[in-house]
Parts: sequence; C-alpha cells; structure tokens
Amino acid sequence: MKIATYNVNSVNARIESLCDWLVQEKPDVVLLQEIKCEFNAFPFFEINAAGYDAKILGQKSYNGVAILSRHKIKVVQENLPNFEDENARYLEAVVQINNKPLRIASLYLPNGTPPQNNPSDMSKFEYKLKWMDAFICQTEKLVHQPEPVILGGDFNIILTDKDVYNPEAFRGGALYRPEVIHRLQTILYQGWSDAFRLCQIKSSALTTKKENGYTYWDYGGGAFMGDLGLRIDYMLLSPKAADLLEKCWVDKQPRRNSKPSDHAPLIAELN
DNA sequence: ATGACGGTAGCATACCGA
Repeated sequence: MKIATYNVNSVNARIESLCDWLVQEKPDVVLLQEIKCEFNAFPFFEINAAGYDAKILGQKSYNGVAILSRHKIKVVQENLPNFEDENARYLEAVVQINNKPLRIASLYLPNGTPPQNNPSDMSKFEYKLKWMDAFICQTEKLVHQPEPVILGGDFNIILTDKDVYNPEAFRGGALYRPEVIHRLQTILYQGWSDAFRLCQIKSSALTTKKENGYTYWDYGGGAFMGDLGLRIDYMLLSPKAADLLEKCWVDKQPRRNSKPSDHAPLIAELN
C-alpha cells in the first residue's frame, strides 16, 4: 500500500494537478495540509471522481488538513486532545486496507516565524512549542497502538544540517532552533521512525547516490531549479508500521508542473 | 539569496508562509 503526505497550499488552487496526480499515482491514502478552505468550499466532487473519499478539518484562508482514502475510513480525532487550538491542524483516522486497520494522522505543525511587521514578537513561536508539547502527549499514546500508525505532514522543522541547502541561513530561525529540534527528537526517541531516513538506512548498501529528500522549495529566485530546498515534511512510523516499510521517496514531478504548490508529496510504500 | 512568489480576502493591499 502507498501512503502520501502533501502540503498543497490551497486545495482549490491545486485541484486540477492534484486530481491528475491522484489518478496517475493511485496512493491508497493521502494526507493533505494547508487546504485553506472550510467544508462547504472543499472540492469533494472532483476528489470523489478521482476515486477518493475525503475527510476534512477545514479552515477559511489558512491551515486546514484532510485525509483522502480509496478505502473505508473513519475519523477518530479532530484537533489535538486537551489543547485549545483556534487553527485546524490535526486530523486522525483509521482506515481498513485489506481488512487490516491502519491509523493515520495528517498534521500541519505551526511555522512559528514572527510577523514581518514585528520581528521581536515571539508569540507564534511560543504557540509552536505549546502545540508540539500537546502533540508529544498524543504521540506517546499512539506509538504502541496494536495497529500500525503513520503520522504524516508538514512539520515545519529542519532536523539536521543535511535537511537544508544552507544551514547557516536558517540556524536560529523558527524552523531550525534547539527547542523544536529537541521536541521532534523526543518524539523519535519514543519509538517513531523518520520514514525517509529509515528507508535510506535500509537501502544504504544498494544506493550509490543519496537523495537529499527536500520537500519544500521557495517559489522565488529559482529555488527549485537550483535545488535550494528544505526537508520539512515527514512521515513518522510506529514500530509496527516501520516493520512494513519498503520504500519512501519525494515525488518531485508535481513541483515541476505549472502553478505548483511550494511543497512536493512524500510517498511511502508499505507491504 | 530573501522586496524578488503565491494564496486568500475582497477590491487595494495586508497577512501569511518557510
């Protein structure tokens, strides 16, 4: 089975290329972020026509997450438990694939960069840390579920110097500060695997060329052409899901299309 | 590299993103 996570930067702005991609790639489940619309503006008709059921936690203009599935799907959690959130950033569901349950979550972690007109305002970064603390409580509960669990989305976190084209330019910024790196490492130490890195470890003897795994490139300045990217979208696998991992890669094709999202989908193949 | 791009709301331009 094929699971993907994709920050589309507005599902309505991307609907044509998204449906083309769904029909071509046929992932079993797709985790979407930044759909930027409420329920009544979500393009259910087009998504259904492409062969997918859609569960969404919508929001006007900003944020918003969704889960698309070719299989029976049931939402089990909207927003993080025990956390008052004015934004739509977390949706958790259970899908039945070949009669076996798989738990998945689509998450859009806060960016945390101060507003341009007030660079000393750290409230967005403090919100990012509080959101992560609530997320850590949830990941602790989920890591040893009896069914495999996959947490996918836009984490807005650079983990290491290998995950960014210019580490010095980003070090100390909201995406690459010790507070967020340590929190993500805490989650990994609970027993989660970073699917892209795990796949590289598993296949290290066979591969000659190492992909950097960037999932985001700025729209401006020819960033994509120059591969000036960041690896900030992740799929975290519980031990039972990690056992099933066969492949994990970034599909850069949709980023080459006209009117692309600034992110590319990350795809995992599990057996 | 970061005014440089793109989406939304709503109709000019501010806010947001990473």
